[in-house]
Amino acid sequence: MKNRLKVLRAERDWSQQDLAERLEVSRQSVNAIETGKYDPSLPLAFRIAELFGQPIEAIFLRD
Amino acid sequence: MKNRLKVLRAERDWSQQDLAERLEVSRQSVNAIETGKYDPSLPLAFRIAELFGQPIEAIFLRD
DNA sequence: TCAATATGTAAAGCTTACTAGACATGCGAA
DNA sequence: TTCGCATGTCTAGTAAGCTTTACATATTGA
Repeated sequence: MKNRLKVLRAERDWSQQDLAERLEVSRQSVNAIETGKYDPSLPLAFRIAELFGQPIEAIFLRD
Repeated sequence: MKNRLKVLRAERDWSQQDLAERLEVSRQSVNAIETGKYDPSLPLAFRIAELFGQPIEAIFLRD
């Protein structure tokens, strides 16, 4: 799965650390998801979607 | 997270086994997700949403 | 130039998602 | 009654998500 986290973060001028704090996960998790090391769990995907005010499908894309 | 799998399955008259085969997961996984033992991974949630033709948010609900 | 911030990465460890195999129960059909 | 199917559950194992700690590099600002 691909995702638009980096762009969404850039639009808000948030660092990975900023995003991690808002999501209540580690910075390494944000980095790993962004760099495609692994996919977030479903609960985390919901938190991400809620934070950015978009449907999960608009942020995460099947590849 | 709660989910509407049981209802969606019932609407189509599918057994847990039927659903498992269409999702290419084990029957135990379908059962565990339905009975709330754990949440599906994000990729599996996407497959479920695609199979039922609904957004993830319409099938899985935060509790 | 030095310090702080941002990003990427790695190891070790814990928790969660998923598997196969097995067993129990209930139920409708032959 | 007996058979087969559907569901729930359990165990043991593997894989994936996530944490903390740590280190390396690049960039920016005082």
